[in-house]
Amino acid sequence: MLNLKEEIKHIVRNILLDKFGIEVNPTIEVSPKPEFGDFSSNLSSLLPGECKLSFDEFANTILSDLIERKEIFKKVLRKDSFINFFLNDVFLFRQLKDVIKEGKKYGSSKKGKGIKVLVEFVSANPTGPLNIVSARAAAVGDVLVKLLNFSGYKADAEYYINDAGRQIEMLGISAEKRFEELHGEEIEIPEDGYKGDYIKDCISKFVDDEKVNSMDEEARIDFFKEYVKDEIVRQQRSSLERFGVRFKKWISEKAILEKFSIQDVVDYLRSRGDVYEKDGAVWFSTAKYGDDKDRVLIKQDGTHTYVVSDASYHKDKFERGYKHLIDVWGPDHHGHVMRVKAAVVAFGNNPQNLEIIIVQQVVLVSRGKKEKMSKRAGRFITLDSLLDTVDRDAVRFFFLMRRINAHLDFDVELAKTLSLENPVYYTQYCHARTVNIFNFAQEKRINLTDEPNLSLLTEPQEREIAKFILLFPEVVKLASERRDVHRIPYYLLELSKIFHSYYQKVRIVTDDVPMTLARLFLVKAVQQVIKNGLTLIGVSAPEKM
RNA sequence: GCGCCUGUAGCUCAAUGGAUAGAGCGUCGGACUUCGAAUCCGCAGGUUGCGCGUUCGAAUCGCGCCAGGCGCGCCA
Repeated sequence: MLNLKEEIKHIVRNILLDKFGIEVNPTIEVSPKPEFGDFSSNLSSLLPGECKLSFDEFANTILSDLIERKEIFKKVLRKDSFINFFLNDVFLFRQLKDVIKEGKKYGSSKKGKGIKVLVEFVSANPTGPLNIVSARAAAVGDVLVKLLNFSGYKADAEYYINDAGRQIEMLGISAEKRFEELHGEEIEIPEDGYKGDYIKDCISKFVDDEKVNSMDEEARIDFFKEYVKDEIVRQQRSSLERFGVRFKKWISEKAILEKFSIQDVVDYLRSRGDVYEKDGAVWFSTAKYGDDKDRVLIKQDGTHTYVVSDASYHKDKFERGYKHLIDVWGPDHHGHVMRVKAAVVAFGNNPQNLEIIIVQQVVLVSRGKKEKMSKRAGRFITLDSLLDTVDRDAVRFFFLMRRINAHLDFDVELAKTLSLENPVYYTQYCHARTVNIFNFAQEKRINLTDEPNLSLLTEPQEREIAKFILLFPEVVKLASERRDVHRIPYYLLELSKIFHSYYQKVRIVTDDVPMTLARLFLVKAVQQVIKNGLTLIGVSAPEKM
């Protein structure tokens, strides 16, 4: 039994099936208050429409059966339209042994049945350093992968490099301008060029390079766009690794375009009747798949649009055996959802297997004023500079605490205080504290045993902690199913809170050895769950702070 | 104008359609001769943007407003 709520649900469902021959999916929830027991269920949600019994008779029938389950329930009461379940203490504490036995697997499940999932995230254009918007996406994507794997899926992280198209061309031109500038010329970077200083730093080593200097301008642009792009990708990768985010694969748009010829893609779509020509361009009828208008595949000038690469890329993902795709995008791309789905359908895949998660934006706030970040203008906070001032664990925790679709105001001043006031330390301290307790116990020559007398744990807080520990699998389940990464940090903070409070009130290591052993066992379980939770969100669990 | 997201305590944010909407920070007041005070205990703080509806029950679902953000390119 690893998920209490699921277990109670199972019991209630079986009773309903036995007594009334009906299938229902009971809603079981954690009771909001102690007097309502540990869990509760609403009778109205159980009562089937066709049931002939009165509400009271129905309730009493269920209750009488539940009360029989004394090995699990201490009490089962009805209060208005709620059933309140009070768990048997012996049963409750005994579950802790399974927690310890499961160890770092506690909270995991096999729900995903090994289904292959691809999570693509960040995928920022290789035209500049990663900013804090990407940092948020990186934290979220990374944790989604971890959550899915913990839940029995086989999830991989992937980064798509947009290394084809006009933006790279502009990058080359911007670099060339900087090159001229380094030679003392007056320059002006084009309106849609990249103005950040990072480009200058990147190419400064070529100022006296004979080969580069002997090239004509066009050749130099070609050289720089490749060189700078590769250099930026390298920097992005190292920033992400510094942030603790690793990708299974960095896949290049150019490679995708080589694998699937543009002509083949267009021809295939044409054969389905999804392509037409208008105004000298080739169009894809995405509107008939739900897009608000059709999209251009091949422009008047004969070059392709990103719609072609996006279509090919998603086709490729499915062809590599992934059954479910998750794309993590910024809000500025939400308008692309339907066109990519259209492509997925056109290539014979189920659009439901493409899930697009929009991580809401990070708005820069400076002295109370909102400021739009712009990579072209060179106005943004980079991930690297953030990591220079704030501990990586604190950054991750900060971004993960928010609901994915909540907007986030990022105050420049906040970054400085983040390292001091971040709630992550509250949880990490809780972990360090448990470690310290074991160190102290060891000095007193008391070591954890497998079979402590857990019936000695009679403090209300001990019961509260045990129960909360047992909720962890359900929290993981919700976080992973609903892509609610923030549930993990919130859970950890709550567990830390009740543990800190308990620690303050109750002394763990005393001369009473049996009691000490029982309490150490509880502490061990707390430590394990905190560690598992922190690991899930990619935050360290320090033994000392 | 159309589409997506958001609106909850002074601030930053939680809340599986359920019971009296909760935390943290901040303010104020307390607690270390005992396992680490990066901790704990207490006080105060609300018409969940507004209205109507669905429901036994709405912060949550639907519709209409209001406010903010982001999109609406033969750029990505």
